[in-house]
Amino acid sequence: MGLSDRKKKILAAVVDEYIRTAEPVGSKAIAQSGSLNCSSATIRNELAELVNMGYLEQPHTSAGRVPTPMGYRMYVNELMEKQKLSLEETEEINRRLNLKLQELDDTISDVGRLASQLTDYPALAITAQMAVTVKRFDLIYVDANTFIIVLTLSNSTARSKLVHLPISVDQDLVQRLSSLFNASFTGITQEAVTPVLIHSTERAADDTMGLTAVIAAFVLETLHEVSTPTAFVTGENRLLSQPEFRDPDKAHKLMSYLSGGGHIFPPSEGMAPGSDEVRVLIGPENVAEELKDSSVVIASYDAGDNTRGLIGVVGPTRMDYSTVAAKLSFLAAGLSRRLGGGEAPPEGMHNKLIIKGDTGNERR
Amino acid sequence: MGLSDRKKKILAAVVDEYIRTAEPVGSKAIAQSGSLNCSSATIRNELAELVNMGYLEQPHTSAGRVPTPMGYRMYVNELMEKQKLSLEETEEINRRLNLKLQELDDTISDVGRLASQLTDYPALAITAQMAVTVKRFDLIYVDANTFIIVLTLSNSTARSKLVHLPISVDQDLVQRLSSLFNASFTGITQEAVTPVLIHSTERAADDTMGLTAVIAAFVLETLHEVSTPTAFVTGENRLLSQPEFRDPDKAHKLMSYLSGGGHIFPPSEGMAPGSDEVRVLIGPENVAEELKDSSVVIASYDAGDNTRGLIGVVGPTRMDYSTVAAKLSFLAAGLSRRLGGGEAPPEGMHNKLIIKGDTGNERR
DNA sequence: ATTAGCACTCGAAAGAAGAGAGTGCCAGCA
DNA sequence: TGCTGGCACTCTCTTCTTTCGAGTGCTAAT
Repeated sequence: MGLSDRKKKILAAVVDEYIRTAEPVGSKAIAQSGSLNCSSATIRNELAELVNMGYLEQPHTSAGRVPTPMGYRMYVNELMEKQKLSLEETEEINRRLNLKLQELDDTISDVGRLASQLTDYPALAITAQMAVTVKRFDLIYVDANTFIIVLTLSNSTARSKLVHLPISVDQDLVQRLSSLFNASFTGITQEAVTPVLIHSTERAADDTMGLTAVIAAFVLETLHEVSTPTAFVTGENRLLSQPEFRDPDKAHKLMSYLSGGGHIFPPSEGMAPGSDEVRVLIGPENVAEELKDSSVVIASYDAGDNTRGLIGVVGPTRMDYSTVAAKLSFLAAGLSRRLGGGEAPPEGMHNKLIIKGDTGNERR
Repeated sequence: MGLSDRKKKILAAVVDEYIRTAEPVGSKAIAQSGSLNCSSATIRNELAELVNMGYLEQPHTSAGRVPTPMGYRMYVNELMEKQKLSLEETEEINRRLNLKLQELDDTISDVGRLASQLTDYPALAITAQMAVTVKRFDLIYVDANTFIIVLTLSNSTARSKLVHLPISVDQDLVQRLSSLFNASFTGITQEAVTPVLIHSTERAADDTMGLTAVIAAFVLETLHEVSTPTAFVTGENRLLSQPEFRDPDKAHKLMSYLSGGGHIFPPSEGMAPGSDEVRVLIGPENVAEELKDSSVVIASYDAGDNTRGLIGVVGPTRMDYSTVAAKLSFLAAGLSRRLGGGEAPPEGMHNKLIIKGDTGNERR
């Protein structure tokens, strides 16, 4: 059942005002805020109905109205006017985007930082990796007790590990293992690294010292680590400037949840490919208990290498959805433009780079 | 002028108790807390004198006493008993240290996280790099509009950058530049990259397209970035569990200062080489305005590659100095043992690794 | 249907009173 | 001289009460 036009206007006014002031808004305030040509009494009646319908609620009998999650949902879906960013804002974002991307090719946590600064809410950035495989395998013999495993991954990064052994191994074995792993562990996903495969490799290499197991463990560990999307949270402290988090306990709870890199996003029901989609999760719509009275706004972008990145912002349900959505959307679009595209440049670059030997040059 | 033995005992008792409870401590509490065989009246007299001498202060006339920064200083320097960690605690630290260091060779931010978890205070981790130079120089030609700069640095990491040009360059020029840079830009520090040097290289390479400048800029930028110690802050949210930060504004101020990776440590008057030294900065002893009523405990460790790392913890002046110092000291020692030493293994590893081509495998 | 008016409700802010913790000081005792 | 018990005093913190006012719901009039 639809809302009357006037109810919509009133609801929008309540949400707008509440977002602005964080105080329950009364009938008088709405009546005066123009755009409605009727008295506060009329508005009171409408408000009462909106409360009945579940879009608003009253903290107590003689207070103004506050939007319910359902009210916010209606606001986000139909009511709010899509905010246009000012020229200055878009320029600012582009400028910083260029800056960031120049110095650190693809470091997702910096994208988060940027989002947080732009919106003044805590932000999270995660890259939802596709299934990653090992593309190339190197074992570097250092000395009798030391060798290095280098994995070049399908997502155009490399991982390495120094292995220190209590016993001596000869260079031959290392060489053998290197070829064998290169032959049978490349191109396969985490799940395909089975005990059977490991065991057969071990026998083929004539490895009596358990090196195979060590290497395989590293492969598994790495694949797991890389395919598990990890979230970077930045700007948690910005929560503290929100009135709803003046209670340190509340703030603390949410902040430590965030710091834990909590599983904020809904069981990644893959965001639509179009990078301008912005998703809003309001209060109880969040799965995590800790987020039940916060809201999350997420945008998705094409991060190249067949990877989509997610970038989001967390705040109180009384969040400035319209501005935040606009900013995130613009940011995501900018990122897609710069990082993604699947054309030659980034792809080619990384390949070359790997072939030549070097990759990731940042620290975590 | 020294403090009488009894005064010392009393001061220690006040600090201990205040650290424990965060409440001003009264004469009665001290009298009862054993170890002093005198009445509260006597203690009151002593307390009054300690206030006069500047070691203690009273929030108001009829409240207990609270240590001043000077009082804490005395406590830290002479009074506090060096805490011994329990076997469990040391084992816990070692266990996690092993765990961490296994997966991520030398990632300093994780060390910070560990410190924060152990102490339950926000922690910072920085590596104070020695002067870094470029050890080796590669230019990789990708296509006419694209090449990659790869710098292998003296601190055993590599940095790379993809350069996209609006104009076409031929492979020869890239090759020429590669050799030239390799010849004249290696082994020199940031300061030695002068305009003169850049200009002469440009002429030598017969570069009319400004590539030299681009590359040189990247060298400078990278050297700068690497030699500038950057701080990683973790666990800011733990501040919120401290009673002194129940005021959101206070908390917010400090937290955003910390998040800014603030220049927390004193103008690195290089910590003593011995890795068990732990330095304590109490309240106003800190240079940063924002830290004037917080304390910082820092330990230094040998991070290998001629690098010393600093690891520190921030908290209210009412900080559990003794436990924190013990934990940090133990942690730093453990890190030194594992990372440092200057012996073959780690050093050798990194060299080999670079020669073979790969390095840093983490993201920031 | 809309509006003006009015009595009513309920939270927040302001004020008042009481309790309690801790002090300073004095007088007596070793 | 140094320590102790005692006592009056101070000052904050808590609790209770009161007041104030914003905002409501309802009713009667337009």
